Amino acid sequence: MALAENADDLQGTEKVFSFFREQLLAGALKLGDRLLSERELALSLGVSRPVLREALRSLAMLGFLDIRHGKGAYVRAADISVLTDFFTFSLAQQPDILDDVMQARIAIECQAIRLACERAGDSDFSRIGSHLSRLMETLDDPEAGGEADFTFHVSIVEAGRSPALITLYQAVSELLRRSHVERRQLTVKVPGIRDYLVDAHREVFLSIVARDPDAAEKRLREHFAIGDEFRRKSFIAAYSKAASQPKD
Amino acid sequence: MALAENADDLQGTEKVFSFFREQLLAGALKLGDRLLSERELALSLGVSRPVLREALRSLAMLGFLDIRHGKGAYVRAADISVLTDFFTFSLAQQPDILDDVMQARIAIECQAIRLACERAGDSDFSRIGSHLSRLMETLDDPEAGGEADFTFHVSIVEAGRSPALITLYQAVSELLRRSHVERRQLTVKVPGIRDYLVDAHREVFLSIVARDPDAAEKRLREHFAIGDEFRRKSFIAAYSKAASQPKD
DNA sequence: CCCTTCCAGTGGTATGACCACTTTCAACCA
DNA sequence: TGGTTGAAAGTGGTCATACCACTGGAAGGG
Repeated sequence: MALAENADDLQGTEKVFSFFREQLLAGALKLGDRLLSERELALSLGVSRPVLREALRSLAMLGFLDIRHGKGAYVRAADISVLTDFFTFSLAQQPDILDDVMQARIAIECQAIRLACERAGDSDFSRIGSHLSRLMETLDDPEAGGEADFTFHVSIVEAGRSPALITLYQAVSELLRRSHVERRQLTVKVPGIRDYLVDAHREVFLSIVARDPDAAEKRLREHFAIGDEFRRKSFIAAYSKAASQPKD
Repeated sequence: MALAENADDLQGTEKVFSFFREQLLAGALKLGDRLLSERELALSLGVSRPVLREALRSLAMLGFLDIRHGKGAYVRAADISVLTDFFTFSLAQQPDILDDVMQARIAIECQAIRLACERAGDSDFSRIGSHLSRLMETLDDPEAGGEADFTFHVSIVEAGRSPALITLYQAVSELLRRSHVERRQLTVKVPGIRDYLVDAHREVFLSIVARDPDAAEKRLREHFAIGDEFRRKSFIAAYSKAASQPKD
């Protein structure tokens, strides 16, 4: 009979996916394990080899399999680089999602900084500190400055020592890195921006060192809010200038 | 000659991917556009249909294509829902990460509840409220109670109206749903738990209605912390009882 | 005019064959 | 005896062809 051939009444591709989900959750497949050959797997799952290959390819694209020609397919720890590819594509399609991704960034950082206040060690402090120094040295260079700003925030998230938060942060980081630089280019000419940047970041840093979660989160939120404010001001300035000097 | 057949000297699958990357970034393929049929595409790209299908499947899994049986493949705006698949597989690989995922949950909810205070409308209020009522009705049933607890928190996140946060929450929620029920089963017998659950959730709800972000986040964090506390107590109780009454 | 039926086009699956790469090991030569 | 070589087996990579299942519209009948 055509139905209930193996165990699932699922058809085709979905059968393969559910098989892997089960195997992984049950622990039958561990990291580094080698899968059966495509021919054996297709036979045992009751699907054709092309169908099986479509599923394996998809899993490989998500980063869960490492398929090597002539050797076989191996279970791999999913790596985040897929997600950065994904976000890059999606940004090309709808640039307006960046604002919303910012909400995710704020969420992650605010929780991570609380954890950092509890968990960070001296090595974390010195790492964050060095990025802060770097940030102060590059105030006049939008590109290097944006990069330093970005790595400063990354080091805070890392100091939280939560794999889940770090993973999520990395997933959106490719977008954030670019936006850091763009923002710097926008706001570099706003009066008082240099002093503000130094003070804001230093206060955030000091709150972590003081191991005061409430203060740290509060400072960080203020930092984000004021950053928004500066960006609005720079837009206003740009448009005002455009009105009096229509061409560049 | 075998090489330089079309334009790229790439072979097979990679040729298909690079083709789509170019088409998408160049704007030749817009949202909602219908792709050529698999047979035509395969012919025009100089690859076989199975190979083309592997690539299309992978793109569909990443959310960039919507393939419909009998109709064709359409270019789709990739939403962030791929993250759900990603995290499902991801955590299947390392089940011990579940405690850490809780940090992600806290991060998302605390930011979402702040947004909810600004953005939520009457419909959101009534939805959250109804889930709160449901929660109060199911205090004695660990399963239904855990489910109600879960949906209450979901409705808060939805009220924040941030697609990125909602998606991330969905991604980790499949794990959390199970843990909600398990926790209820653990803590259902702890003295005072019923009153606490009602009060804590009601206060969180009222803070949202009052549109007070700081209070709402504070209550929510307390809720999480006290939940931890209750769980610890129940463990202590269970082990103490086990010492005096070794069986069951 | 509406409903039914059929058909062409599409994705979904299956089969079998062949190619390219990797590893192994046995045969061969020094 | 020891080292080198190359043949064979097993793997993923690709291809061609055929057929099935679903969709939608056109042609036919009521």
